[in-house]
Amino acid sequence: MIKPGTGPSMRSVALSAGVSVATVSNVLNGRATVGPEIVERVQAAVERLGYVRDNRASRLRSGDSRLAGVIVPDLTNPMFATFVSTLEQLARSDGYDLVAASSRNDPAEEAERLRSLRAWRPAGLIVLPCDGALAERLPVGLMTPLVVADRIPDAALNDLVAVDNAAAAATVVRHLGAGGCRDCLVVGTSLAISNVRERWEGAVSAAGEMALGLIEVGFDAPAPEALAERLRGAARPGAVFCLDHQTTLTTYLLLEEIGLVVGRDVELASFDEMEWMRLVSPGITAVRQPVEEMADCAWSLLRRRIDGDARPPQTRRLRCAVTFRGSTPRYTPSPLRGADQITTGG
Amino acid sequence: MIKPGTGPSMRSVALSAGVSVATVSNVLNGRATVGPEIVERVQAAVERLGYVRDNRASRLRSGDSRLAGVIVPDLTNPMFATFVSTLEQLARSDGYDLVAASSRNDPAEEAERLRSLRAWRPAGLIVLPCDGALAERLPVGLMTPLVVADRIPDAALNDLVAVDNAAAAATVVRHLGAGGCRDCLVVGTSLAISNVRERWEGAVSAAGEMALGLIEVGFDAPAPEALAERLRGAARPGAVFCLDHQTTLTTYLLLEEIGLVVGRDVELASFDEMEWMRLVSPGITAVRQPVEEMADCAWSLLRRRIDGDARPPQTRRLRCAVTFRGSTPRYTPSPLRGADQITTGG
DNA sequence: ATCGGTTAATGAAACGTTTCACCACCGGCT
DNA sequence: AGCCGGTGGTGAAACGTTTCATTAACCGAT
Repeated sequence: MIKPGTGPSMRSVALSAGVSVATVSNVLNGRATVGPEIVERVQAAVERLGYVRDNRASRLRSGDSRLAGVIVPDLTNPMFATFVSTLEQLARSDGYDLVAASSRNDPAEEAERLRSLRAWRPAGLIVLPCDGALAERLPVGLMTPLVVADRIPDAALNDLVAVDNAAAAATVVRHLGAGGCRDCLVVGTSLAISNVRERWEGAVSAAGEMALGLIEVGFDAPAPEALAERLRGAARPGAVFCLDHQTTLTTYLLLEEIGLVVGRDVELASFDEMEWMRLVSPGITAVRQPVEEMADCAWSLLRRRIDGDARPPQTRRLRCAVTFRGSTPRYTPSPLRGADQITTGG
Repeated sequence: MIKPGTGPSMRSVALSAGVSVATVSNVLNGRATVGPEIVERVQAAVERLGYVRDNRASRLRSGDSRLAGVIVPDLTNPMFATFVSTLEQLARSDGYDLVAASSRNDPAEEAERLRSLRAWRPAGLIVLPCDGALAERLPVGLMTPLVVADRIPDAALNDLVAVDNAAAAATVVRHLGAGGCRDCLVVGTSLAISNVRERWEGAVSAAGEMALGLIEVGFDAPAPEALAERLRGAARPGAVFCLDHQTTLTTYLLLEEIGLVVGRDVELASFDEMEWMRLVSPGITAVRQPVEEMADCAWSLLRRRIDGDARPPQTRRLRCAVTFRGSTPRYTPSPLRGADQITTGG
């Protein structure tokens, strides 16, 4: 068991350098009022003892926390991993430590993480909520600045960063329609997720003459029977538009199992691009979300709040890019792999 | 700016409940010496004020840290993301907070992260080093238990968890050989990475009659000319064995660009499996590393150290599984997609 | 020599907890 | 009545910092 009092403290350093504790503190914090010879003595002592300041005491005494927290629904999701990674880099370059937690898509866990993060008194929090009811789970008197990202809570009283879901979904559907598709099946996890809802609404808004169907497959189901039946039946849709990458994968495997050829028997488009979508052939038409930009935006909003900005909550919508590939062949000028055309949605 | 003294403290709770600070502490820590009626009063006050204990003070006073740190080379790598995610779950279920940091494959950043983590006085650290020289970067008198995972430092004086690289690589090469392959090109980032070195050595040990070539492509190069030349030339190898997923991707795209058909013109195998490898056709034969098991193992080793185990450092090698797919067709009993055969390497 | 003014260093209080020694009380025993 | 042990509660010290008021030293000007 590592004993509590283990390791060198400022006292040891002070003793070893023959100065007072206050002076050591001044040196460590780069205050100007210390003579150069003393600075050197202190630094030598620090080096010699391998001293590292104890943040618990430091941050406790000076209310300045220099710690930020982020909660994502799932760290394994490459999109969220990229978000956290980008955020960490930004935070560090501003001198903040970042502690990341995963809610595993469980509201209860999210609330728990929120609580345990708060115990460290972070200067700010960034939350990617796992459902719309985040507001209910927020501690009553949360004094910490909070930025909500990716998914929009039902009651929004905080800064918000999200992607322009509706516009991007509309772009996809419009192009499907322009190519002559008359019947598109939209597949999403659940309309309870704001992203899914907005994407669906965006699709509807751009449907025009096209008949749009919707299937909610939930979260953990491998390939729900409802979807399989719809694809196997005679009334098979001309296109399937999946509203997140997990759903796209499920659908892709299901199509293969049924024996339908993507891009020929049925068109396929995905919201949320993954690496494999450009590797399979034909490639899958997909909406790429600007994750790094989102992290960037979230961090700068948070920084502003930490620095005392008291303006009313802001909402930022970021534009997505759509990449058309062979899975929606009728609208692809060049059906060749690697010759992707990028269209900005919105 | 959020003021230091903001928010309710134990004092406020004590005041509000009409008891002493010590009693509040006792209630919060579930000590038995408090009467039921008082417990209720305190809990009511906590609820009413929305009080959350300040970990900085709490952990400072009681030397008990209940915080663990993990440093990975790259959070965006799904393997490391899974590692962190698994670890977080384990840590939390043991009552530990986990703070994760990424070294972005940069030794300097790794050292920096190590330092800033140490400032929080974690009870233990898990490091996936970005190169073999970790030992040089470790603080001199590091009192914190440390478990090194995935990559093996040159000088190993800590608990170690890694994958049985050599055995798995040997399994792959043996099967290539058994299928009649006479000439295999091995592609890796750099032999400076212990994993890559071990995999190469494993391949060599199982080569037998087979001629083995090696190309080191480095880390950020898209598709180095040396590799392209080797594949384009007349002396093109019968198989390419890539030692990590990034390299596999590079090679896969390069092969496609050159116009070689994987599984027919050239066989392809990968160490480190990614989702897309089972989605493309033909599927890519790949070694799957037991990431969750590795995290599990690392955590239990760390827990043991935290709890005072003083036995000499242990090394744990975990077995990988190899999945043969269409990219190495000659050894695949059933060349059909979805009919993967799993062989345990080692 | 004395005085103000600046500079360099320090002592001690405070941050919000935990912990330990201590106290007040009570009921049961001789 | 006096004593004893147990129960339930508290005051105050301590954890390792930061910070502020204070002191000590020195310099140039009177």
